[in-house]
Amino acid sequence: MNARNTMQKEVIRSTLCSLTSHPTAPMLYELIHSEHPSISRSTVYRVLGQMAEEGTILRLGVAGSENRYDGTTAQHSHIRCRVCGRVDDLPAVEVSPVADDAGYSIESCSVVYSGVCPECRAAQEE
Amino acid sequence: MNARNTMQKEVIRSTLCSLTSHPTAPMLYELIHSEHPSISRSTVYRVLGQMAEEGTILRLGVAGSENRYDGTTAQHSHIRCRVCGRVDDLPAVEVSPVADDAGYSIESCSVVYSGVCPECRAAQEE
DNA sequence: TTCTTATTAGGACAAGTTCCTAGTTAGGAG
DNA sequence: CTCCTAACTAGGAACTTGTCCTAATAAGAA
Repeated sequence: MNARNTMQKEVIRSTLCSLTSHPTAPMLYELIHSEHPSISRSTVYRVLGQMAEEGTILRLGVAGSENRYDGTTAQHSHIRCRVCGRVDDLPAVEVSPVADDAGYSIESCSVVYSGVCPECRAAQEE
Repeated sequence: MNARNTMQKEVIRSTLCSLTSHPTAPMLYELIHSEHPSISRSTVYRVLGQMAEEGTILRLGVAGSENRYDGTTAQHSHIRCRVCGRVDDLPAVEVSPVADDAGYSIESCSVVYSGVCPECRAAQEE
């Protein structure tokens, strides 16, 4: 049950890491598929899922019905534009410990801000 | 362009507010539809979207391909079970101010924890 | 090289959500 | 109270996102 190194995995990993945006799976698939037409949709989804599972990349549940992926796993927070949906990085913030864990075993914590990005703000003010 | 008060909006709003869970749109639709068979799916989705837009209710982008809604807009955080997907409330936590806002105008901030709920933990340990 | 088995392509399928249209109705004007 | 109009709705089609299945392929150990 040893993982194998395949061309597909390498393409998916390097494509994601080359982006500073936080693409959704369909975005990433479009990009990859346009350069490597032979790579299938199911492979992109499966590999993204695997990498998120093993912690190589980050899967962001930010908002809407979209999964976004992040190639950098270092601790940081995110901000999502309420208007255009784009997601940017923000530096890590400190979160005070929770008083009550409701019986859960807490494994991770994500902080997502919501606001309006510079471009959408400029577009609104004219 | 004035909003109108309709029976449908009232049913949707009160049904959501009567729940302490954080239903997804399909869950809410099922519940509403079972009691008011004439209310259509598109109305539920449209009204939920409108209310989230105007801030009457909260739309949680937690993870997975699911939108969950929260009838209480008071400040609090959420925790989502990695295994079963259920979402519970946690008390509000303090978040240190961001050093850099990336040019955004920040409007809100949500803190979502991930972990395993008591039930799923018990199920795992047998 | 050979063999085992993880992986893949491709498409079917499923779930969640949005869009479209004809018909309905809230609520202000008369 | 009645009329009128634009906001709203029901119903379903269409679309998007994500998962599952199967036969074919290929990584990597022997």
